Amino acid sequence: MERGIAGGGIGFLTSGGPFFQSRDFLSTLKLRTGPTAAMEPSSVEVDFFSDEKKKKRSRIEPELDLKVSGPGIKKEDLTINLLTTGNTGSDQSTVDDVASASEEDIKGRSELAAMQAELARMNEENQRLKGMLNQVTSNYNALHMHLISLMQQRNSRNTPQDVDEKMEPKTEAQGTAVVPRQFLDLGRAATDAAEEQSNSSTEEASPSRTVSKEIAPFDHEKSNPVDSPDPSSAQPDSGPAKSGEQTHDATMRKARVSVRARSEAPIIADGCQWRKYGQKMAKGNPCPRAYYRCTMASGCPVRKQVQRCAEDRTILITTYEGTHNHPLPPAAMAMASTTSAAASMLLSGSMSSPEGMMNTNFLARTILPCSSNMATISASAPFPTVTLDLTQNPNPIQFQRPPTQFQVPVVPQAQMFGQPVMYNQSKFSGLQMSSEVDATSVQFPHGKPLLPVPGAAGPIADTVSAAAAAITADPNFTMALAAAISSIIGGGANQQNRSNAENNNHNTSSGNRQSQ
DNA sequence: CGGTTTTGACCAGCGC
DNA sequence: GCGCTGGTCAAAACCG
Repeated sequence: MERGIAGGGIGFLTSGGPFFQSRDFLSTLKLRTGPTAAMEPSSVEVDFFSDEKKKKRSRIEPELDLKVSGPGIKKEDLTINLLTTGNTGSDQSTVDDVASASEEDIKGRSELAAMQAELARMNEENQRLKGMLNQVTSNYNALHMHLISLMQQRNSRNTPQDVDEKMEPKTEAQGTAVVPRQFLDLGRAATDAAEEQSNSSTEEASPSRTVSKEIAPFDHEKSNPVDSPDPSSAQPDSGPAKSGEQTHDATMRKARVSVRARSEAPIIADGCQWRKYGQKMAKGNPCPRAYYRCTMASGCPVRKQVQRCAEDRTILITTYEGTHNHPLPPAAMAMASTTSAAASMLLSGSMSSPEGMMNTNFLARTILPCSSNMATISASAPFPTVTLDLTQNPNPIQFQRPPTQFQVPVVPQAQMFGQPVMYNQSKFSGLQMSSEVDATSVQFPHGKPLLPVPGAAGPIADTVSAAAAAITADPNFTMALAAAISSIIGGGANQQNRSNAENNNHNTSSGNRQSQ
């Protein structure tokens, strides 16, 4: 995991299967959990930055613990032992030697027994953790299968008799799938969106959209009239009643993720290629707003707006919208996952009501109760927006917000993992101390360099380094990690489904919008 | 020459 | 209906 932390974040959110990642993580957890450490997360020491360190620990630590704190074994014993064995020049009788040797042997055996006991205990602990992981895995799989079966069920439910036949089980399934979804789909919105979109290409009229759209806000925009100049291609067979509902939903769920960061550069480099397609003077801001669209693939629906803050022009506000429909480089995937995760958190609750917003608020606080106030969710129309404020310290004084917004702590690791690049001069405010750090290596509080980052040269490395530093600069990092697990659980499917989406979006998106 | 940026025009939504 | 604003388009200019 030298990629580690960079990796830690990027990998969690964007690459690999979720359970592979989480197993990795949990095994790390176990390895770093001392024999006396309780299992509560707050006391678990986590180091997923370095495999090397982890391996060392796994090899050495139990030994140390056994010798020092193992039952029946004391340091004095060891000392006596050493002195005894070292007394080879003594002129004691052979009987004494034999007695000494047997005493040593006894002690050695007791030590061995203690070590074995400790080993057994750790194995037991390991098994327990495996069990927990398996349970989580199976729960997730069950829910995922529920969701898929629900979607398939609804896809095939075009005839009324099907509705009657399946209504009851469907409702039952919803009860199990929809409710927990709020806690599981963190980071999966884009995934499910992609999945949904691929399905929707053949089942636009399916009522399932009302359900799946709750989890899949982003990619629907691609097929929405908003982004598609040709509504007929976007909504080929939508009925009148449905179109009204969809328009409402599209408006309510056109989520955006806004990133505030200090940067002297005109834009933040997030690993993607962007093409500027417009610039406007926005009301109330002397600085123009620039419009960019992703050009890494033709037909990619992702856009971003870049504007300097009117109050503080060193602050660059970048607003992302949409989900990429093509493979991304790691740094770009980081941002994509970040925005997806943030947006999915934003949208994981029902966004059509204040209660929904409060649910989101609750969710955020539940996941990360002690996170810093770096994110806000704007309930103001027209689009729900998550604002990730990277201009503040980890525990900042609350940034001033319009009264229409209320503060919600959101998964900071997601922000940080994905946060790119303050190009050159820029940096995270919480990390400004890291500006003098070598771009390819960031020193963490425990003094361990956690990079180099793949492709470390250049702004991406800066980004990841800064992000990584930001992560560890947060005293609540461990708690953030807990939130990361949530992302992991959904993130792998994200990856998997994203690739599905890539295949499907090449069909849908390219038709939706004629790239200029 | 192909891709990107610039910039004025155009369009849609919204409030009055 | 009108004006304002945000967002997009597209031709021209620019750049490597």
